[in-house]
Amino acid sequence: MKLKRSFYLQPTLKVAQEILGKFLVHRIGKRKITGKIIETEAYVGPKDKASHASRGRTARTELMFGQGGRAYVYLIYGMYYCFNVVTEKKDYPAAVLIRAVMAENAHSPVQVNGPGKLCQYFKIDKKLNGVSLTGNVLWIEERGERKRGQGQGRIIRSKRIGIDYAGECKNKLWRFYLK
DNA sequence: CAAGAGATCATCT
DNA sequence: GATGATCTCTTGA
Repeated sequence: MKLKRSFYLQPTLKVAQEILGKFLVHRIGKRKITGKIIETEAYVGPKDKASHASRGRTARTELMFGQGGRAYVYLIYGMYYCFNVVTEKKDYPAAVLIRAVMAENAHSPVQVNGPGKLCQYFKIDKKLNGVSLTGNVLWIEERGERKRGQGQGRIIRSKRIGIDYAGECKNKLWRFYLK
């Protein structure tokens, strides 16, 4: 069950929480790489100093200003890629950073910690920047494993990470993860 | 176990 | 020319 575009047009903080427990899928030819999303961070609005979009609209951040439902991939510290999901409507800069997943290719699940490792595992690179998540290469899907009550109670809120330069904004509880 | 430095480049000033 | 939405390894207590 691939998520539809309308899912990504919801408020970013809601998307960041609801996306937990869903599965990220990257198709490469016949092979599929999948993993359960267990940690996210929200980057919302032009006033969020932690967001790339806070310094205005540029060639790089243009994607964040677009309509939700696309991938925003960029290189950080010269070595690692970060994978974001663009959310909300056109002209409002917002995105959800995927920080960690449970990989299920191995027999026993392996935790993939952090955006850098995540992108290595999923073979995500610059070429996927701007790819639509409603296409057939990279998408997020839901599986029938939500029984009842759905894991809302297992979601932990926390401060965001690695953004000390963002001043006041760094104290916002915009990071979400599953226990 | 906690803390710190290095690797390395696209993007912005 | 400076710097960051990171990770891993090394150092020191």
